[in-house]
Amino acid sequence: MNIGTAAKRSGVPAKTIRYYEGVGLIPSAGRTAAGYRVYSDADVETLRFIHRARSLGFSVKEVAALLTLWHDRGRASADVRALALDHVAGIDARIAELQGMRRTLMALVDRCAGDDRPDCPILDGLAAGACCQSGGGAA
Amino acid sequence: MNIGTAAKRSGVPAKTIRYYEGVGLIPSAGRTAAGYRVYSDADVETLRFIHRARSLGFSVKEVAALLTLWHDRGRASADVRALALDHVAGIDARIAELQGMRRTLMALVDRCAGDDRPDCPILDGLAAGACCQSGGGAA
DNA sequence: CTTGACCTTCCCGCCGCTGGAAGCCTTACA
DNA sequence: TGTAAGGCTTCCAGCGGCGGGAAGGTCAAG
Repeated sequence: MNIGTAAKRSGVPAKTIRYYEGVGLIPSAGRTAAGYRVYSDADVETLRFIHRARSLGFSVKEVAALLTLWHDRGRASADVRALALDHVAGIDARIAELQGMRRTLMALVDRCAGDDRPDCPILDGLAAGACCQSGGGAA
Repeated sequence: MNIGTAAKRSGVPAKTIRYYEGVGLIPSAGRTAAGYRVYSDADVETLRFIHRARSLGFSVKEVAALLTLWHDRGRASADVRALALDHVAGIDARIAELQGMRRTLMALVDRCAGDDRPDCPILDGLAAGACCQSGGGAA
């Protein structure tokens, strides 16, 4: 099948498939005489794997590692698990950071009247240091 | 003061200050005869404001809007509040997305033995569709 | 034989910096 | 007065992960 069909079936846009080939995440696809890329059902499965891994937040580099493990029949599931847990730790860190921002922001928002007067604790907080010094904020 | 001093006092790296000037977030600094940028205490305050806003996750564009409101004595605090709440909504969306990823990932991790055998529900899940179809995952 | 959809390559832009090269300026010290 | 170190200047390139769009080749249907 052509790249457009592979794109539709895998959920990965054609441009992204070419990009993945360019950065070496997937091997170079075969070509027709006219130069069109050709894909098999197995290729589509790989693209779906990639798509799912990406949607779980794995970086392209991590996906490459996952693909290697996937294709390695002698892998240890501990390696996969460790990779996944590392990634979860990264997610947790980002969640914590975002929650810290949210907390600080909401504390300011709650003190802001939100009317047509100019007095604004949000701006005051940004001006006077409401994120990193007092309250033990994020980052 | 020179850019290095302003950087130290504001917490914004010199390169980033130049970048902010380049993209128009801050006005062009004055210069000495030799071409060195010159900053006042007020400029450092502005940089600190920017630094805090950025650390709360506001984009540079949003920070520009905040700065405009900050300098506008006739502003309505409702406008600032709305901007902040919009941003909180974005943060909430990102948190929800990350939590969705986390949930899906941990569900797979929990089923993985994590030993030296190759059987791995994580890889199986990625191969068979564990993120968007079943379970109602994120994104 | 034409039309329109598809494919190809290529390069630029996004965001928010960060690093580095090449070169000028300033300051401290001998 | 010389010189060495550190600061400053500009410009260019790259990170991740694509997306947009131009210029051109190909293919299937009418």
